[in-house]
Amino acid sequence: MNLKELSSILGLSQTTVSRALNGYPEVSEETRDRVQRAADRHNYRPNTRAKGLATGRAMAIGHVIPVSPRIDMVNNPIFGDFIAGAGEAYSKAGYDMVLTVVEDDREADAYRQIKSRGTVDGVVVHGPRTHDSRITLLNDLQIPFVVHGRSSGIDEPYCWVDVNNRRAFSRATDFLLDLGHTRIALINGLEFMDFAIRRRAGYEASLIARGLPVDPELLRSNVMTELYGYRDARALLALDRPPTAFLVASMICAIGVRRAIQDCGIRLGRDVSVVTYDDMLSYLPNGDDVPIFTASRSSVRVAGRLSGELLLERIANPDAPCRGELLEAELMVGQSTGPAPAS
Amino acid sequence: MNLKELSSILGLSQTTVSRALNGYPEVSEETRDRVQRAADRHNYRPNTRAKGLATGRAMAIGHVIPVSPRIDMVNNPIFGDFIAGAGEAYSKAGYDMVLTVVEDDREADAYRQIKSRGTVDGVVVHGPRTHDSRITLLNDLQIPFVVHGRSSGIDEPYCWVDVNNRRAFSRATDFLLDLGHTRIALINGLEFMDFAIRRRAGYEASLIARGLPVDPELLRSNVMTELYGYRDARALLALDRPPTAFLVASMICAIGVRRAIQDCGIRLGRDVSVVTYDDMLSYLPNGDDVPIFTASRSSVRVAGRLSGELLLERIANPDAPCRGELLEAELMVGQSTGPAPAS
DNA sequence: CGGGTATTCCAAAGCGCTTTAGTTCGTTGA
DNA sequence: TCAACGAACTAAAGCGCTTTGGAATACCCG
Repeated sequence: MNLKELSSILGLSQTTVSRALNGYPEVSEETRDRVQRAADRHNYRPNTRAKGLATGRAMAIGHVIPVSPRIDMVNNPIFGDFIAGAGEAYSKAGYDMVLTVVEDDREADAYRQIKSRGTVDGVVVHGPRTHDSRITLLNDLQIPFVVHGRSSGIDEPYCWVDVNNRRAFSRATDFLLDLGHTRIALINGLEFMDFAIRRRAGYEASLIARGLPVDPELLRSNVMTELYGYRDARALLALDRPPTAFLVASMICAIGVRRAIQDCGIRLGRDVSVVTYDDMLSYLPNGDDVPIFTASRSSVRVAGRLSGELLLERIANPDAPCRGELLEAELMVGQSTGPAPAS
Repeated sequence: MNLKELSSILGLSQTTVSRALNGYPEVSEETRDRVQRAADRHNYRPNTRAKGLATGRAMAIGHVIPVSPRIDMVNNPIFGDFIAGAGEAYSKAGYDMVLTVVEDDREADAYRQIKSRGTVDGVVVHGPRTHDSRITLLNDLQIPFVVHGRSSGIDEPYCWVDVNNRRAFSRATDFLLDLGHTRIALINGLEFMDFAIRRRAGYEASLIARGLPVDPELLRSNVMTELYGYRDARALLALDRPPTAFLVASMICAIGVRRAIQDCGIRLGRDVSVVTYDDMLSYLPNGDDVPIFTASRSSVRVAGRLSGELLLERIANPDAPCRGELLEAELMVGQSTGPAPAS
């Protein structure tokens, strides 16, 4: 069923039918009703491609997902929840979501293609690094975009949605310091990722504010898998002066840390404390009433929704100044922390 | 840069330029070269929508992701890896991937929309249940599709890619029985999901084959989160006659089971054995050389790639008979299993 | 009653591509 | 020498929609 057929059934021109369905005023309410009912009855929906061709808008948002051995965004456990949040925003506004999985060295080319092929009206940038070249590229290409996170070292304006990682980790560090811990390890994500840099900065700032040294021995940076959480924690616990507390980059990682602690025969929350970051993944809830881990938490799904909404707003209004949205993580005290053991 | 501009630069007709770029024989090799070079130089890429309109093909594959409080596919931790695999197949063939996040009671409508709006050439169906109505619907709508999994109780033919869940769980049960376990708990996924049914069938078949009863007390069925893994295991361990072994539906779930076991003060692999199912998620590797958990494993990423390839094949050749692809999981013995303790 | 003004509708152009149905021209065979 | 043919190219229709620039009708006012 297409517009031509529908309008001939109704005995109206395509113009009128199109206008009736798109809410233009040049058509009587009576006709509009009649058209609307006929459209429903015949299950008519305008062809996306034709509509896009005619309007110049794709009604779709792109997410370019770089994959590589080095860093694999789609493998990131937060991806599903972020997409769910963004998808919510899109479907409410009648937009589709287009994913492009691409080798990470061809990511720039993917954005150029997007521009020239016109498949989407805007893109969301995932996993920004410091000095992220994608931001400059997208600004040059004039593709509307929103970054999930920020990129230190980029001066030009851009829209973003981010968690206050620095403050979250500074707060968490303060919390552990207040419990009397002085040797606090940081099991961080890869430190070319912007969020990891900010987290480390927050951690260091809190230590320095109390006149404590930043011991490089206690800093680890790795992909955030269970396995690396385990390994890093094992290595840290084997030190001559092991840490009494851990600051961990993600729940998955923290699970590895927990395993390491148990393998060492010591007890979580008593012998050693752990504060983690919790993205509130739906399949990995941090306990129900009482959190298992003490954690800074902020819903990545909400971040996805906000990113989607911000991007749609930007597309509708490309000349408005760039906006950023800073979410605050909330510190939930759970069972994985306690006072520093007397040494 | 569009076809019209490019052809006027070249002093050729749009027809010739289009044919040159699409490899048609009615154009001399010399001209083809000239056109190709000009296209490269001017960074020309045909507009997807226009091409789609003209050819009737969207060059895109759809994934409809139902979300609801009840069951949330996108929340499923395997989603990211599956998508990565499928995306690989698509990008190799020049296809885009379109995700539609939709309330699960409007899923049927989403498929109808896909059909009438013509946004994609085919779809992948996620998380099939028994007697899944989507299969009939998609066959009726004549949308090419591939199911990730199967649906018991559906007679009509359809394409699918699935793991032999029944055999995987039967093998795992046999393995535990061989170790002398007789009280084996099954912590299963939700049993309206087809894969969960098959897993249970495999488990039951192995018990019955050795003349052992299926004790309903030992059967749990829930969403596969860490939390429910924990709860179910706690409840099972608190029974008068607790199980000596657990068969668990996923790594995430098994992590909860491990926590429960540790909370009870008993030791995994000695006092109690666990065999899990491992989708080989990239952020949750099951150890490196020695697996942490004994597990039936099969890569969901590979399943994604195969699903994508099968669907593209079907689109290219819609009249070929439907094919199914059955993957076998492999049993990796890790540290979480041992002989049944003498009782 | 004529002219201006809404109101409601329509014909046709145009979006950027593919593809059908030619056209042109040089070559070949009888 | 001329018809037939193939190679290489082109003009134009068409994909399904939106939107511009009218046209037709009804309405109001002086």
